[in-house]
Amino acid sequence: MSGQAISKLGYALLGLLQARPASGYDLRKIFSTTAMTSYSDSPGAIYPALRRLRQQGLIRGSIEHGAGLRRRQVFTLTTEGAAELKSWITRPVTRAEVIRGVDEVMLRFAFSEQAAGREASVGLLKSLKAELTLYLPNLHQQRADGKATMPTSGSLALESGIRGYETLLQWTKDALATFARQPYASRQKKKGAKS
Amino acid sequence: MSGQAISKLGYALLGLLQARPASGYDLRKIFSTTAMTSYSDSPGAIYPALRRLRQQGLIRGSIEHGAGLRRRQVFTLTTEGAAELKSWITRPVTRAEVIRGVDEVMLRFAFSEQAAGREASVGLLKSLKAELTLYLPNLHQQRADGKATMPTSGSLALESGIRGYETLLQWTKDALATFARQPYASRQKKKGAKS
DNA sequence: CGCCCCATGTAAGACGTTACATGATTGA
DNA sequence: TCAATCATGTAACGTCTTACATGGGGCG
Repeated sequence: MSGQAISKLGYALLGLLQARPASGYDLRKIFSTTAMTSYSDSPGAIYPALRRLRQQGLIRGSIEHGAGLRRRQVFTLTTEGAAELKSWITRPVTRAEVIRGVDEVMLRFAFSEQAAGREASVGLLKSLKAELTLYLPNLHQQRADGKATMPTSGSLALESGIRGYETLLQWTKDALATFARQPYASRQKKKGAKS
Repeated sequence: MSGQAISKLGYALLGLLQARPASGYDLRKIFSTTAMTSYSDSPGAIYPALRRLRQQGLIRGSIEHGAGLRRRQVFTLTTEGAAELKSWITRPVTRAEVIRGVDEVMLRFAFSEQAAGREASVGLLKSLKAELTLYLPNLHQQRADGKATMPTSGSLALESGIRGYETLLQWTKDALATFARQPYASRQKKKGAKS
């Protein structure tokens, strides 16, 4: 399958297109107006990214002429695209990901329910929880080690990071509880339809 | 003057060199072993970055031959480098910075005390606190708006972001209290150190 | 008519990643 | 002597940023 690496922006696009077909312009507006403002809404990033995804066979574009507007290309996930998205979502959370910043993990989680089903969401949460539980003692150790040598602002900065991870760990527990509370009534259908 | 933009890695290097002179290799080790592991320790990033800083006159390198080791270039901040670092640190915190992820703000804060004095640390904290206080209601609004349309995992992801910012806001308050508790002194001296 | 919004795209440049290259010194 | 570690660097490549380009449609 597409051996090429896909950028974070690429996965964000796949995830959004999985929710509903959209044009490049629509996607830009999502990035610029919703909580996903951390992703670039610049055309110089999005249009090339869409082209790459299309060349990899992960999305398909169809040109609309409706309503006399300018040509407008609406993209949809292919079955391969859906599979790639699912594989990305269900990857276990690694230490490197946690260190680099959890935003990619959160992106995966945000799409997980619709794209890979509730079990995938729960799996991701468990994986994140496990990794955080292993990583936090490490940070506490560093705080203890550096206490003598670091200036006040330096150790406070470290403290901020620790608190952030602790909050995140608590959140994973609460989120797991949320899923446990909900009976799995609204079960997403997970098997790809034939096209 | 150095009108050129400086990357986050560049500022991280300036901040570390402000604390003590170091070689490229030393800096790589700091990135790969301490809590600053979120920055790249690859030579392909660090050596070019150091060269750019040198070309901009922000650091100066001197070659050491001591102890029969291979040539080793130790870098130091110039006065211009120190000024640039200070100007970066004392910039007010913007909304864009908060959205993009607070790691650059935390980097500024971590260096603030040594590089720009305690007043700068307090200033940064106040600026961050103000920006967070303005931004959080915005996120709460988005959560309320999206409650109906978002899947469980999506709204939980947003919830995680909100909690993260709330934790950060609480941290700024605690950090300000920490500075307020400590008697004013331009230089931080640990109680063990003699003056 | 002029201006702004929709909608798509390209071009130049900067930066980071990965992989490779080089060479000296230390220790098994 | 051979491997590992110290120490510095380059080259190819991909991606993002910024800025610019294009063109139709609605509106005052």
